[in-house]
Amino acid sequence: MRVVFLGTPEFAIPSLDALLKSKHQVVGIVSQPDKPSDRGNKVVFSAVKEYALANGLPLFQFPKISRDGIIDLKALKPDIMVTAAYGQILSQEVLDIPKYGVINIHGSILPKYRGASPIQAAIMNGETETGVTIMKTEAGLDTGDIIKIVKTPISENETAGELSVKLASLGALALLDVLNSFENGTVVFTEQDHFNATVTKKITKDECIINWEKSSREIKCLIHGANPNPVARTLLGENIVKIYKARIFDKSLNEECLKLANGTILPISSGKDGVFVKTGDGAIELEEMQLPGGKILPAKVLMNGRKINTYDCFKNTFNLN
RNA sequence: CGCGGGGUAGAGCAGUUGGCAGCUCGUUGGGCUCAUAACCCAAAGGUCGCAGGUUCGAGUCCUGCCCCCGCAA
Repeated sequence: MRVVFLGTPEFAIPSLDALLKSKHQVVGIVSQPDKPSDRGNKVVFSAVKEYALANGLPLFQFPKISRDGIIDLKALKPDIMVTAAYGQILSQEVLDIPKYGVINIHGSILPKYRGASPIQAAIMNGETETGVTIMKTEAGLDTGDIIKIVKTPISENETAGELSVKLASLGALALLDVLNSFENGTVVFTEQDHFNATVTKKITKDECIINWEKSSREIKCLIHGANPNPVARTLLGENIVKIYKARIFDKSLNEECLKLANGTILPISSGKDGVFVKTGDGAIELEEMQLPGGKILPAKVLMNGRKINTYDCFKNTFNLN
């Protein structure tokens, strides 16, 4: 089939890669326009653009696809278009261009977690299972009929970044399956259970501020769901500290520790790289963290330079400028 | 030319008005023995990011370059 692929970040790469290695013909790739980003406002190409350039593939970057892309897309005469975290809403006019319509790869088991941050939200909410859904792209937000779902467990200390990689490759396999079923005419569409749908908005930094009054489990899920973006954070003195990885401390605390305020770094050591912090229902071991201007480091290492010390106390709330 | 922090021992950091390069951790060797971050003693380990300049003398002051990081987008 003649396939047009629309995608932007890393999540889209396995699918694109799988398509190129399949019998299908990728006749065009569409990615978001270049935007000034990063330090010094340098222009950074999207992962998909990098991939397309590296492989000499035809690339389009429409400022607004529904306005600027119609002519080009029609000229490609696609049988089907595939979106994977593309980043723009497709108008009905665009959706009608390919013979078989447009399908989307979504990082959740729909109808749960429609919207922008399904993978992060699943981890933050403490889900033990998630998956990828291949579905028909409609004008509504992730409301289209389901074609295929592949499920996978979420392990105890998995981060959103790690899970995203896993889902991306599962999605790639599922995508090939689905394309084949389109060709064979065996494709089946199942309407979503709209009543039980949930929607996730883009995760904001404010939502990633750790509240140390909460349970260790809630905090752990927040930390891992927010990794690598936007990253859970807390305040120590004047410094915003980012927390990347953590583990629930499953033993009970001694009397001295119980008296300390939540958010306090406890006088406990496991012999590992973590530092222990009191939470609403026990303690959590912070494994990787980062201070402003610094690298991501094992938490305990920061004690060497006395950036953090035992009995320091993280604050629950603050203003992010 | 978006704003800002930083590069010093394997790691994390300190280094005041320019005057012998330090701390914590780790490593190695020795001692002690049950102390919930074990403790004591000793040793090894540095081209202070690179290049130039000022100076009797530069980690420190000046100029240029490289690299890392935070914010904002």
